[in-house]
Amino acid sequence: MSLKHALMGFLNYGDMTGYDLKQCFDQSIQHFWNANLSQIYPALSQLEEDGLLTMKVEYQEDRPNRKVYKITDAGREELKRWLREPMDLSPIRLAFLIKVFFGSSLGKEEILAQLHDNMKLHQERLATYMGPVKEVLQQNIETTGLEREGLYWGLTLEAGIKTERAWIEWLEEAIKKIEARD
Amino acid sequence: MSLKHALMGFLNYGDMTGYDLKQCFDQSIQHFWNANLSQIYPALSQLEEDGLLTMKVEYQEDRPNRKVYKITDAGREELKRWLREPMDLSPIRLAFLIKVFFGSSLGKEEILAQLHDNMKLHQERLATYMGPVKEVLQQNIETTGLEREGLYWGLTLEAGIKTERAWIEWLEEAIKKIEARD
DNA sequence: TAGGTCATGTAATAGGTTACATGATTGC
DNA sequence: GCAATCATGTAACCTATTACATGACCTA
Repeated sequence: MSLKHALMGFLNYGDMTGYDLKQCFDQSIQHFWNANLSQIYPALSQLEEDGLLTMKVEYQEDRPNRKVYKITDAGREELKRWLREPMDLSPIRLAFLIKVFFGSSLGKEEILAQLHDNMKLHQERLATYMGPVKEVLQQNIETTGLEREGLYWGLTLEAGIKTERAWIEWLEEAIKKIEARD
Repeated sequence: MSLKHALMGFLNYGDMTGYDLKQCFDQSIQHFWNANLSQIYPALSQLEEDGLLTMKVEYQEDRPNRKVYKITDAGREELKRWLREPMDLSPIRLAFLIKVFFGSSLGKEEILAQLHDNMKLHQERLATYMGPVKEVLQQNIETTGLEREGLYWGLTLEAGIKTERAWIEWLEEAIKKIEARD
């Protein structure tokens, strides 16, 4: 499961709680992966059972106790094994393209409205990638001093930017074609 | 559920069995959506229960009986309602980018190997889109004579081609950056 | 004779989302 | 007074994948 390896990846940077890890997800990889706390907590328990993590409870008075997880040598080995392992392409499942495929069931203007809506969403996403997401990334590099790591973090953001631009280009062309031919 | 609406979309072209629909999926939309027979059959039963489809059994002697489904007026209405309905962007979940993000846990050459592997897969996928997938699409337009529909079918393929090209470009740039900076 | 096509399904498993549950502190 | 932050989880539900089950006919 990729989720477990992502958790180990972050714990390889330092010890953390499930709550902290959720914030890592939201800050660093939300542009290509998301996870809920209700998924993270059981995943951490299982990783501990499997000996890939250890856990220590930090007692707190005015706040709930923290369960701080640490990656083990076995965990580091498993992470590396997974990173090296060959991998298939992720299956594609784009409900929006179902709408486009059956677009002819609707009138021209109605389909164009859908494409314009979708364009707006992609433009907004692109804007957050090039704005706040990029800024948070660069701040993370500065505060942690992890420059080598930062190269790879940046590559994932560039992938997001490149694919968003491709979607916007496709939408522009699709709108023109429909206006001309339908 | 998108699956149900895709099934209704195809049944809007003509009456079919679950088995036929699976072939429609594989022939026409496999570049952005996939479905198993074990998903299709229960989905069809439910759509029938909901009054969006009707079913007639065609008895056959030497082959298993066929359950032929037909879309109802209510089904057509529901399809159009869904097509018009505003829609969020699909969540992105790219396990490969988790590997890139934590790439620094590996040596430079090992990450480069992953990127080259991934490049090969994307190039192969692009080749099938521009070759057999495009040919099947054009043949479908010719044999059915559905030219207006064909415009929209083609747009979905162009989306696939555009995004595959974006991935390949990104991989080329990523490989260069890693070779230069890591 | 082994695998592919036609044709239907069920059951088990995995992965993810949403809702529910608790409870103190801090800021608007 | 109300929402957000910190911090943990469980349970129900939805969707998709994989394995299992049947069975005849046709082709290599």
